[in-house]
Amino acid sequence: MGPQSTEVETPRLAAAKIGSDVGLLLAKLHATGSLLNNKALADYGLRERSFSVLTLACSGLEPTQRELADFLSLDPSQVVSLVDDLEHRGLVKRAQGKQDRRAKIIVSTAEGRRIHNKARAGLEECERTQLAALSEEENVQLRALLKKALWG
Amino acid sequence: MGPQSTEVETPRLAAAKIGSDVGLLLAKLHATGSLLNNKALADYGLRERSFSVLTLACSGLEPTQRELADFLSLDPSQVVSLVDDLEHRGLVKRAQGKQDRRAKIIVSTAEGRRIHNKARAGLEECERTQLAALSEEENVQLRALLKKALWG
DNA sequence: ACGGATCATTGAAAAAGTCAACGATTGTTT
DNA sequence: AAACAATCGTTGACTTTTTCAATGATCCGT
Repeated sequence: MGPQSTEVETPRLAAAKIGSDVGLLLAKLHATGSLLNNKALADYGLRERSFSVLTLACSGLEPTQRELADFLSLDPSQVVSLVDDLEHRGLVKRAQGKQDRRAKIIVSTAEGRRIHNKARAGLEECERTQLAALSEEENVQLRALLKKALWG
Repeated sequence: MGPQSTEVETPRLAAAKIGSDVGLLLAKLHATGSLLNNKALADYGLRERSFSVLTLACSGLEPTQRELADFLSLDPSQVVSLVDDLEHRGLVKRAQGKQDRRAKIIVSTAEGRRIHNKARAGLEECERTQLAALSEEENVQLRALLKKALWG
């Protein structure tokens, strides 16, 4: 790692036409964002994905693992690993599906909710700094546009 | 990734508070977008990343591999592989850096520009359908917000 | 000219992603 | 009701991607 990398780079390549390619913009923002988010969540033993699973588990929606896989764009086997980890640490537990006994619904424990609250605060602070270049209104706009792009 | 369905799902989980988490929105849009983009680029033997490299090579900016790595958020060794592939196929070539002989600048060949033009058209069409839920104005807004978030 | 830093490159190790198969259960067809 | 195909979570194998340290060549500051 470089000694001090607090410098803000304004790469000359951003000028290229590709600087307007949505796919690249998403990839880049996602890449740098993930790095910072994972760093912020490391204090709580979480990463972006385990945090997402924990959040859904705390939501009261009682998601099944299949729903988690679909919603998070993950392979079902990846959800198994994530839930395994969270369960071993006592943050969530698997409960039998209600109308489908094959499915398992993921619910949070009290400890899970405790950790989640702390982690969420840290993550929000982190995202605020990531989007510091945007005004509050633009911040809201961005969220709205991303949501609309995803599910109309 | 998820199964092969291109169906539009409106998951009930989207209602959760996490549906407003910027990190997740970016991850999700990036995931589904990459899938479609790579599919669209496959006709030309390209993927998102090799297309990005090719685009920069065609830009006239004469980027070094280090600049490509920084701009694309990749490890330098990954750039080596990408350029190797494009070079073997005669789409780009490595030229000696002008003021720095350690660096190699990546420039496109005529064939590279030919392929790139075709691929770009296909990709733009693909991205248009991805963001079909957005109006033309919103589309422009989204690009602007992403760019501002990235480099002010 | 010397020493430390940076560039592209290599190769190895670790992590993540993909995929097919399985038992258990569900829904559907006959 | 019995047979059948489909779905859920899980496992394990396999491939791809990412990460990282080391290297020779070159640059920069002193």
